[in-house]
Amino acid sequence: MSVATVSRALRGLPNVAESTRSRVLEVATRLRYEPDPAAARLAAGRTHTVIVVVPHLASWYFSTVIAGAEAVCNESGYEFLVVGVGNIAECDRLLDEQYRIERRTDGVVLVNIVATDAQAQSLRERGVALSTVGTRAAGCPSVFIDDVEVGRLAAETLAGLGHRRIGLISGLGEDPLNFDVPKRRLAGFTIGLREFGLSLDATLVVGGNFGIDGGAEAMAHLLDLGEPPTAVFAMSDEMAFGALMEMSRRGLRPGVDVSVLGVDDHEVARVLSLTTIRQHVASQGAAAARSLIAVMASTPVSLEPVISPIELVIRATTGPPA
Amino acid sequence: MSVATVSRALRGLPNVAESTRSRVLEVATRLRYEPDPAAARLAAGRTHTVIVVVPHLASWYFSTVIAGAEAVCNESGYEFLVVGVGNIAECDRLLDEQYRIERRTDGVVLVNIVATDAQAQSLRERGVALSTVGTRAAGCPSVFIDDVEVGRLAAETLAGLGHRRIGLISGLGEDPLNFDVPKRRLAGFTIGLREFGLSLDATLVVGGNFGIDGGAEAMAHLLDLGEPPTAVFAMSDEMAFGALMEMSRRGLRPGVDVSVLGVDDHEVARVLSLTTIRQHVASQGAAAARSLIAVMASTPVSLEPVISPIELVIRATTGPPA
DNA sequence: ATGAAAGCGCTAACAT
DNA sequence: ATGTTAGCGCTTTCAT
Repeated sequence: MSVATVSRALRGLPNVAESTRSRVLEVATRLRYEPDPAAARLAAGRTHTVIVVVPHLASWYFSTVIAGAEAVCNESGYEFLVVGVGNIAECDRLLDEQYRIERRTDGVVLVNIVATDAQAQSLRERGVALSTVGTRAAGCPSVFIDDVEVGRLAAETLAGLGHRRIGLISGLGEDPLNFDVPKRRLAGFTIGLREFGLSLDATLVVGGNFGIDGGAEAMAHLLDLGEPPTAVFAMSDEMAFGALMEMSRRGLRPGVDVSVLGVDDHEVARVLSLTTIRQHVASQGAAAARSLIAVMASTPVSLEPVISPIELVIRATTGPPA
Repeated sequence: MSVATVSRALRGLPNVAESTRSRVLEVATRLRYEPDPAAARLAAGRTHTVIVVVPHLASWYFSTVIAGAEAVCNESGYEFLVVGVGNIAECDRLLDEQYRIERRTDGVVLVNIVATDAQAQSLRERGVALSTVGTRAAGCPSVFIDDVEVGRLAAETLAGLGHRRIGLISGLGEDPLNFDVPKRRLAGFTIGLREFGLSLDATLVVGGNFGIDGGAEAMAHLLDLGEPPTAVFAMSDEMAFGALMEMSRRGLRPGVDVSVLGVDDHEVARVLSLTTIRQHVASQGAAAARSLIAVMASTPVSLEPVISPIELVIRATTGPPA
């Protein structure tokens, strides 16, 4: 039997007699044979590899997206490469110097990373499939939440409780990476305020960098204001955690002295009884991976963005103003 | 100029004239040339890839180890593959069916995964370097903390505050994966108790599965006891979070009604004012990656395990018994 | 349905 | 110090 037949049999191609295929499969199992991936990709030009690009590897949001995507890739037999781009320079380097990745991967999942149309198109031209989580990019499947609605719902929730001075801990910080999300949540927040006849008070908007410390510092700033807010919307649970930490440092009671509302439903949110706007992070990662695999397999895929649902989870850190 | 010279120049091999090398480098940059990794690994037999194996991708501990290792690998130009093995069956499959990974990677980092001597040796024979975090494996570099000391320090801390009935939320659960760490911490805990003339009360030992829910359930069980403990040592911060959640559900005050002590110094620990035994997780991941890279480069590496330091961080969830 | 053979783009051994 | 050449182990035409 020739190598070609074996190759065909193993890969499930047509034009192989069933009897031949089963014989090949049987022997392959017995011999523990498995094709050399490097040789396969050299000959076929496909790497069977997915690269996931995230801004920070250790944060809850990103590691959860990764977990969702990894499960799908592993199951589908794709190798799963992770790249962390700490800052926007690294990120642009990755997206611009595509000759460095085009031979390493068949597809890229961008998580909360903004790619220009040119970058997205250039990837496509080089035969690299693309899929995004948290942002959208030209001509590729994407999954994200309605961030405008997140902001609006936050404002509605807090203003609905009677709050009039509502602080905002935004993600805008030094790091301009993934600056899109905060912008959209801010826009929605403003809309939500308007529904209650309120308008955004720029002095109550503080950058928080999406981390615990950033949230704490932002909260400290807000509480030091002459007229501090009675409620605070943090654009992520981790920043909300920081806000809560700062409050406990000052002996303030969440939901009583100051209300705090987060976004994500981080697994620790319920420990802190944090009221939050839940999103389903792992399933977004999984969805992105599935879309990507479909694109790589040339299966028709909807380029309509998938809007992942959000839901308000009311716990104990929100209440009417004192 | 021949391809061989170019190859040598690009890879920094000796026997290339400086003038030649710089000319090659200049042209390569201009042409954005970069060697095809698949062809290189097919010809040279080296993949320039590292695989990190973790039991759960989304938990804080593992994603932090991953972040530490990824930074080192990326910097050293190694591709960074992540594999999650949800249960012991998958894990054994990975370690036993090595023919499936030997052509995909030059090295494996095992994070809190126990490999038998046979598995470790077999990997080495197949030319796959090995390095471990959290456990040790035969004949390869490893980094971990002194888990016996962790247990002992925990007992000392709580008994030293005057506690006599000390509960233990262990990691032993349904999942027998990484069963080594809980065992060692338990041993140390017993030793520590003995230093205070106490002995381990088996009714106060509950399995917690290393997650928040597991910790909460374990705490519920302990608090429902006829004589509940006045202090609880949780073998991870995440389980301690669960314990705190259960306490707050019952209106119990941490550090006053019941003391809680964790392990890790998870980034959220300070938000909850959790007293904990800190370990440096990212640096362990980085150290393991560095050792692995050294082994792959045939640099002499110490096989003496690196004992990563731990330190008690006293916050507010511990205090003398009521 | 199967086989033969030509590469894929490198690296490494050998020759110069 | 540089060039020549034989593969690495597959996939894929093309022929049968």
